[in-house]
Amino acid sequence: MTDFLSSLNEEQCQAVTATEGPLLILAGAGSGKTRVIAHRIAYLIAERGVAPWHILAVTFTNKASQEMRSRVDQLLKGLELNSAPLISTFHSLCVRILRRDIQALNEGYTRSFTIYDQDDSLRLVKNCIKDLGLDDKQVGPRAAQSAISAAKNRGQDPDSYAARAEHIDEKRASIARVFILYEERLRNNNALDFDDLLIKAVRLLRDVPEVREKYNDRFRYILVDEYQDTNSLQFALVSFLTEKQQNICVVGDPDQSIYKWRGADVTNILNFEQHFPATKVIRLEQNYRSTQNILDVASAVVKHNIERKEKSLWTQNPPGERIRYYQAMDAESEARFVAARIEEHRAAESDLRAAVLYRTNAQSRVFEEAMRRANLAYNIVGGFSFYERMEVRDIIAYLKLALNPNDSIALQRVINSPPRGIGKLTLDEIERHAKDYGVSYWETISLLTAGGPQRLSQRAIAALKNFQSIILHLSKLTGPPLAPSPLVGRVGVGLGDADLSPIPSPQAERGEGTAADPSGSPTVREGVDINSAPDHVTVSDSLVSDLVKAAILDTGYENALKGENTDEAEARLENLQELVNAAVDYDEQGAEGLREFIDHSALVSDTDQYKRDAPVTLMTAHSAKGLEFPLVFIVGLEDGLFPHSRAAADAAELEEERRLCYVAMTRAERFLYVTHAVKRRVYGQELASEPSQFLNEMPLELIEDLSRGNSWLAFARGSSTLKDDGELKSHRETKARAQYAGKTYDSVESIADFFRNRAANMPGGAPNLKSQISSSERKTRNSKLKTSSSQHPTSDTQAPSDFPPGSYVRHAKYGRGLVLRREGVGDSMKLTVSFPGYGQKKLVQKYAGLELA
DNA sequence: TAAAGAAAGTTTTTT
DNA sequence: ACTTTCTTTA
Repeated sequence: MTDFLSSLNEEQCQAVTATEGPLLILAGAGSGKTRVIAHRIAYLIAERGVAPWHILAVTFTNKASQEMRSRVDQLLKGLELNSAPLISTFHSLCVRILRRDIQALNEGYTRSFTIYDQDDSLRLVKNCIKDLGLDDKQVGPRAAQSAISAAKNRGQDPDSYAARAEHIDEKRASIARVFILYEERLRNNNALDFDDLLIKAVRLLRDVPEVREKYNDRFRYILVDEYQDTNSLQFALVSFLTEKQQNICVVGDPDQSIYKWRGADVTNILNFEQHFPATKVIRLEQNYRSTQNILDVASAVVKHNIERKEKSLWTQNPPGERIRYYQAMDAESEARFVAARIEEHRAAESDLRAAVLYRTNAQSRVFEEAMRRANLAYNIVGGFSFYERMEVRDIIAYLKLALNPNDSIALQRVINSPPRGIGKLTLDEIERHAKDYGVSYWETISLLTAGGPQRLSQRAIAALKNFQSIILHLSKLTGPPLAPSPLVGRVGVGLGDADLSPIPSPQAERGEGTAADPSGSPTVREGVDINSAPDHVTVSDSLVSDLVKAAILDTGYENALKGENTDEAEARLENLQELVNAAVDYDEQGAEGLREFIDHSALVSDTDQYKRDAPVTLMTAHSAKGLEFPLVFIVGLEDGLFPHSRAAADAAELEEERRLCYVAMTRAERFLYVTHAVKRRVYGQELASEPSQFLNEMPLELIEDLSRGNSWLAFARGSSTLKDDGELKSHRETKARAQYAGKTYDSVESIADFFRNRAANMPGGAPNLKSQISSSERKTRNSKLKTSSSQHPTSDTQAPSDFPPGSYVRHAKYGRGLVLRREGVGDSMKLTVSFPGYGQKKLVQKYAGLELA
């Protein structure tokens, strides 16, 4: 009955059937990795008789776990099962574990902890900076937050960070102080940030043998997707979970490691065999996704990485079309080109799915507009997610408050939204008292309204009482009793029997809804553990949707919006309606309760809500990992954008950018377009931009040029065939071109042309690597550019010691380069020069020893 | 206190 | 360019 294996190739088969012991699957792009994991899970259940709930599959994104879940359901269709495998992200797995067992950690946390997402955590950091009396210009909340997060991920606690920080500089010492206060407040608020979810779960497994034992017994087969992107905490988590059984299967591709900046450690996959001695290694090297040409171009690019294990990815697919290239005038015309092309493709094949991949979210806007204008239904991934909308977060904050009024972060968020007469003065007064008494804002408010010593107006008192009654009303609905003060909570409750009950899988929790699921997913009838709610973790009888409605109506939120009578308010109301809909869906799935709904809203990211069959999907290259599309556009392939300028300084980071480019290209099944613009607006300023070095690393013969007029590509082709033009010498040899790490020659030429047409020198402006074009000069450039690319300057002779932008200079080490901009005067005059092969350099003219060339 | 106007920071990628 | 945050004014 099961021909799970018949559709798999030899290696895939091995990967599915090698069920016992550690297994490392090195799976190249498009080699059927997800299929293998799904089949493996199904095989374990159907062929090896493993109880589904002994299986754990971990992914990074909810999107990936949804995908996995639906594939597994598909394979197991028709089987009568009484549990389901747990397919979860790292973060929600940790939430699950912690919601059950965090009290065993004895750190004062209770099972009703709240999760602070990025935004909450940033607020808290801001508060800490303010309360420490630090100058937030010097410390910078964002920088502090990311420093703290990085430290936490390195496994440092505030003390060890502080110990190190004391001796470095004042700024770090300040951050250390913020860190200490931040951690203290998290604890006092019974709150965990994203990092804590992993940290506490790891600590729990490490320090409490009974808990570790329990989960080892529960999860007998563990699978980890995208293993190349795990960080040290995730590695620790997996190691502890599989300590006993060692049935650990990880899947990954070092070439697709793109999250080093977030602490991912590619040595986790490279050294897997050392960590798990009996490891079996299987390589999946046949690509089923892309055409030969696409694969060739992508491979050619990633081959430029030095730090890389060579591997052979091959395909039996036909060569397909060449990949297509377009040089646009600016971002708008780039977007217009993409939209027009998508229309053409879809005219020929109406159900062709397209993806537009960019490096930064900021680029999405123009594409969004172009799609709208072209009447193409598009789907945007990233940017502001639904749950990040102000009004949605406000309502969630009300609900959080209802569950735990001591959550001061949530309280601050909504105490005066909608406006109810609680202004800055009143808030300051609350803050002052809260600090004096060392209690939460909520408790402070109770003291103040009960007539404690204060200097608030009657009006303010009345406003506070009003707010109080709103929250009390809401918490009555969400279910009694109010949360105990975190620190007085039931610390040290042992592991009761309830804790040993299995963790319900997502399906089990959504429940019995699955039984009625028309898609026929496996029937799940696992005791949704009733006895797991000694706390008020999941107490309420009310429907989540009713609670959400109450939070919108009874707080006056809806009325305030209705009163505004603006389009914006209208849109917000619609979003709130969406939130109610989401809650209704949730209720229908038989979900567990408000707490989980709120957790979900914190952990779900926008990346997860992409609709698989949208005609056009707009997203970052990062978000595209794991997806595939027949038609793919990689846009903004410009130096400083992709690769991003922040990565340019560091060779390792540049290689990560290149892998990112590889990931983006290998999303394409049949058609791949690469585009760049000659100029684009950044921070509201027009900047000239040069083609990405990654374009230069693609085999030119596999590229078709669709640009109008003279493009960089036309020039690059020309330059590789021209024989004896001295100016082009360095570009004659293909090899030299292939290893070319810096600017492209001809675009520099075109910029030279532009500069030569300038009357005056650039005034020193923002320190940007790119050259600046003022709007008055833009027209000159536009009209010039058409003719400029193929011309060869013989640069105007200048006074020997003067190097105006547009002139060529020779440098002892870097050779010949083009002066892009000049700033400063006299001895401090600095030049930004573009050297082929070395990129852009900033030189102090006096010391650089330049000569005109 | 709230609304309107001015200044400053923002954009790398995300659970 | 755009959004957030601070400052001014009614």
